[in-house]
Amino acid sequence: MGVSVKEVAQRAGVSVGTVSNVLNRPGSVRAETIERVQAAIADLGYVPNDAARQLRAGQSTQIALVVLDMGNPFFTDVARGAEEQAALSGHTLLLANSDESPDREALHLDQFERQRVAGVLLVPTADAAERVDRLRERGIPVVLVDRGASDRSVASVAVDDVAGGRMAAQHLLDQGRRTLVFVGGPAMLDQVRDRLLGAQDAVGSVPGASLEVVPTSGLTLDEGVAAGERVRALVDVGECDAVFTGNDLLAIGVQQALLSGPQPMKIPDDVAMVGYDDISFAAAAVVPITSVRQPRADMGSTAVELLLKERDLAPDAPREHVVFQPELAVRRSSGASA
Amino acid sequence: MGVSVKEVAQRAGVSVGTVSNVLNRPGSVRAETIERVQAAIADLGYVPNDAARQLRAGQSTQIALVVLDMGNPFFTDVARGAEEQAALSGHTLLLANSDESPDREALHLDQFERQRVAGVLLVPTADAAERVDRLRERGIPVVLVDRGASDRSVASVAVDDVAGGRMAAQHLLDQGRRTLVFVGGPAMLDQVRDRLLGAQDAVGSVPGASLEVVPTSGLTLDEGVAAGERVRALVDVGECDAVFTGNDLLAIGVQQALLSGPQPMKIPDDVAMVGYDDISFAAAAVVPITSVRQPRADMGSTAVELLLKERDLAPDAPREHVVFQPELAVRRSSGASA
DNA sequence: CGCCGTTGATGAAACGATTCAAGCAAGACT
DNA sequence: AGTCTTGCTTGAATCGTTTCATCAACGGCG
Repeated sequence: MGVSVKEVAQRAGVSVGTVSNVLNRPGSVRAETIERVQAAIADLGYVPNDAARQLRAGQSTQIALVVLDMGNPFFTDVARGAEEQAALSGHTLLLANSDESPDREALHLDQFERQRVAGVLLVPTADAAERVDRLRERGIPVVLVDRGASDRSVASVAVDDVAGGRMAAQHLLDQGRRTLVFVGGPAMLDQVRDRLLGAQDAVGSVPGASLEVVPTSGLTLDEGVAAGERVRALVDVGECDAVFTGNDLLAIGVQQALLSGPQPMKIPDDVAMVGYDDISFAAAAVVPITSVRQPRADMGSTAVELLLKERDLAPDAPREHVVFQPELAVRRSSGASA
Repeated sequence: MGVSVKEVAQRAGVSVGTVSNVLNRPGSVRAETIERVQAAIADLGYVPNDAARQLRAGQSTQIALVVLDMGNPFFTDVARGAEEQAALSGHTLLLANSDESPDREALHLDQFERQRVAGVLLVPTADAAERVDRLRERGIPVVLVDRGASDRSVASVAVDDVAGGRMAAQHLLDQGRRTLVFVGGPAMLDQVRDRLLGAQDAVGSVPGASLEVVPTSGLTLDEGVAAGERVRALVDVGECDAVFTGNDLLAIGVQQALLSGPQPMKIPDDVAMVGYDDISFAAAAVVPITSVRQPRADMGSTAVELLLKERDLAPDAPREHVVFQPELAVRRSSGASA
């Protein structure tokens, strides 16, 4: 049904090998022949069949990226960075969404294994270690993104969340705040834990400062609104003058809860805020939110770079672990003098 | 390097044909043989090679979805619906992002053509008609999503945006508002045009009601904030008591502009608002935003259904065009009692 | 006993590209 | 003139799977 090299070759009066050469090694073909072949290709509307090419090559040119939540701007930005970097080396990005479900993650990884992808960038769910090992045994390189860097045998790209948490809390302390509240959860998430750890570290080194935790069951807008009500109560009784949230979605939710109702709070006067991720919604909030920024696109592109390096690395060679340092985007919500 | 059927066959003491039968037609293989083959597969860790399977089959089992903006929750929800539906028939969803660029779109479509995907769901950029025809000539079915339904020869899934616009404006008129403002743009977008058309229709049939347009150059948060300033000016001089925006990102931006500054407006008292898309951020805004809801996931799954039907349809047979009716999610911003 | 139908297994052909050893023609060199 | 290069081109082998015509074995039946 489809047009194949054979027909192109026939039409151009050359052999199939020559057609292939025109496509892949034009340097070794006479100019006049190239033209003739190109003409035949155009006439017949020939489109190479990737499956055949891939079968022969033993590997596809696709790089897979599995994220936890496609709706989160953080991941879409990582994907953007990865896609651009992949394109530079002629690779294509395959995007998949695990929705935080290990089952869906496994489904996708199996699929990628069958497809013989060139590599997998994985933002792993709770325990993906087993599956990762399997992929690597099969010769498919893996780079962990944003999480699970605890396994030193797998290359990874991450952000120093402890530093980020410390940075956020320190900033609030610098503004003279002393009764801090951390909003976030679930505690099993590495990110949440690390950010909280960093914040506790900063608070611990300032006498008289305290840090209370308002746990949430997820990093979503709705959870933020719910948590906001509890924060409001704490502020009312003088037990909170600053909030640090596990991510920006939570921060936006908290802010909306604080600004709503009959007695809206004053931000940052009554309570200062710092979020995490620096998504565009944070900057455009009613009171623009100070946030810890992660180099999202850089993470994506670096992950791809590591992946490509991985290919000519001995299986037991040490892996690279790139850790980016976050930075603080200061805005009105934290009450810092510009 | 990889384990192939041949090795599995050898290990199990059967022929390659039998291994294939175990995998694809277990009914025609003796139970004992199946067991033996399964054991060999497990022992060797055999994973089928999709490229080979695909080469033989002449077509992949992947369905591609090209969206305009991965960051927009609207599209990610469509993708989610499509993915689920695709999985039901053993297909896999391939997600691509054109970022509104015809070039990127073309790049992706070319790639899909080489991959011989089972079909393409396309949210087309300005003019993709040519490319769509090409794909269909090559035997790759296409379903247009959310746009471009004007070409009746291609199956499509869309929402009645005119009805949506009318619905939004009518709702504001029902609340007694008379000086409406439409915020949105660019006018070349079908969606924007249709929503405005519907609003004009509703306003036109109420004597004494007016509709002014505040154009924007995109449907983004930032554009919304900018437009919000202009809306504020109109409200101040009594030329606006209600706003209808082209989508929710704009609505959120407008609301933030109106609520910020030294003299925050009262919503809905000073000015009522209705948005479009009903993204989760709309419900969680400081003043929850009334919005026109589109059945996003349904659009995705229906698009896949149409695509699969497409395969056994004559090239010149009439195509299906599913048009969903939007509905209004009423919240505080529009000042409706309820 | 010979024939037949059924059940299960076989193995070669085909899918469409790439690769590579080998061939060929035309100059260049001795 | 004969030998070597150089520059193109060839065509068969190969990748891993599925398909399908063919075959072997076996039990039932006349």
